[in-house]
Amino acid sequence: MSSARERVRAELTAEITDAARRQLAEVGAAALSLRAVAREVGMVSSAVYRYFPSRDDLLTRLIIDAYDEVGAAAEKADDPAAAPRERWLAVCRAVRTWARSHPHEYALLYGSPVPGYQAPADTVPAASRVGVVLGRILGEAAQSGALPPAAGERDPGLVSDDAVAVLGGEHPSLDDSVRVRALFAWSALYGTISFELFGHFVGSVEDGDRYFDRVMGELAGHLGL
Amino acid sequence: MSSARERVRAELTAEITDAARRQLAEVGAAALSLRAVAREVGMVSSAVYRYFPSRDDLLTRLIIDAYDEVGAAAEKADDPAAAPRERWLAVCRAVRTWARSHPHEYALLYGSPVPGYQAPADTVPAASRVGVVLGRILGEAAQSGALPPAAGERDPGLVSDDAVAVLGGEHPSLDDSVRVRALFAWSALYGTISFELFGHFVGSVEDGDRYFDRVMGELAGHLGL
DNA sequence: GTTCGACAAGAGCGGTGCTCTCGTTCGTGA
DNA sequence: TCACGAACGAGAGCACCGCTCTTGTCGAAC
Repeated sequence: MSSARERVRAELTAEITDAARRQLAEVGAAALSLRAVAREVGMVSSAVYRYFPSRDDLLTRLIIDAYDEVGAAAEKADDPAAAPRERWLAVCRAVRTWARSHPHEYALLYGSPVPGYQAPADTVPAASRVGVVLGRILGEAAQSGALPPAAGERDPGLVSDDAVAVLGGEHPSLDDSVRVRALFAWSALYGTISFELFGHFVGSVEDGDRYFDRVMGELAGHLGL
Repeated sequence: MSSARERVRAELTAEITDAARRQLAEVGAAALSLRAVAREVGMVSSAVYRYFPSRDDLLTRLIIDAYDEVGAAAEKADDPAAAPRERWLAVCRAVRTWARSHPHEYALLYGSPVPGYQAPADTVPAASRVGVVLGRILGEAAQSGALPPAAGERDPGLVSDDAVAVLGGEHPSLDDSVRVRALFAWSALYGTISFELFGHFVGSVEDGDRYFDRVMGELAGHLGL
């Protein structure tokens, strides 16, 4: 039972988040101004507080949306029928492509945490979608025997079972050395993308596309794919 | 010929940067307020503009200092007499230790770029000190034959000679596959540290120290050390 | 038909970066 | 020696920010 009032409220909330998303893409999270958002939707600033109790809550909404976007991009790029190595590379490329076309959103998710902001628990499911995709690829590869079970030293308990439940939900029996490598691969992927996006490769890497493919290929080899 | 005026100017400039550094460590770059810095040194805000033309210039000073700090920490941790693998691990640990004890400074250097801010060329030498240390270790290992010259496919020209001049100044003849791996190792190191500092490992990694050592050890192995 | 809650608007508070002006003070060249 | 100009600190002010409080209105439920 959605009254007319509830519908117009939902509509206005969407209008606000849309304007905020546009502003985030343009000027970045640090310069995102609730007042400017209000201006764009033709409201006075205090009226926005009827819909979002604070600027941080608006930011949380954008963060969850962004996590969902990059997660969906990763899921879409994964073709379960392909070979594990190709699946891995395709997902990495998809994440990088999304990051390059949404630099401010990427920075909001994976850059410096915003000062007073503490991520609420709501963000966790959205935030782990990329990890789930990567974990599924590794898990299925492991199950089909494509992954060497213990390439490094054993070190059980380093990576929590919770993380495994995320990184390879259906295959929770991932070897602990695979767990570590999976987590490392995840952070290495984001290290590579961040360095590129944040300008630390300027003057060093000539061809970003080729470098990324090369490095992710080596990383896949390191994983055993 | 330093007049009295120049001396007191230098003194006041140092006092301002010190106060700014303290505030950066406490509240982070985004919340660093020039007015608060002015209050701390007992000035009125407009007076600070005699010493720094803008907040961004003050930030630039802090960025360079922070790069120098982490660079010095890396240099201090490197014992040229040790084995390449141990040198590598020691430098990585030193960078992580610095990052963990200076989280806001680290975020300023390697997190999201601040919105309106464009890093001036002055920051480059300071920014590359860690890279120089890592490059020297790899270069010397390569020269002594400890590094397999071409573990991956050949891909010349991927990493610029400029970067090699930084990443291994005295040994500019680094094989191109070593170049790529060195640059990857650099960004992977920062990916690992960033994920830890920015909270992406929360709930996944039980023991941060052990995980870091394990991962950096694998990375060293990947490099051929 | 009345009452009550949701709502938009406005004023206002304390904060920000930055600019301009106004006296003062200090180093230096005549 | 002394006057001049540059450097300086202080203050007011501008436009912006997040956020709160009050006020008047309008719609929906009872």
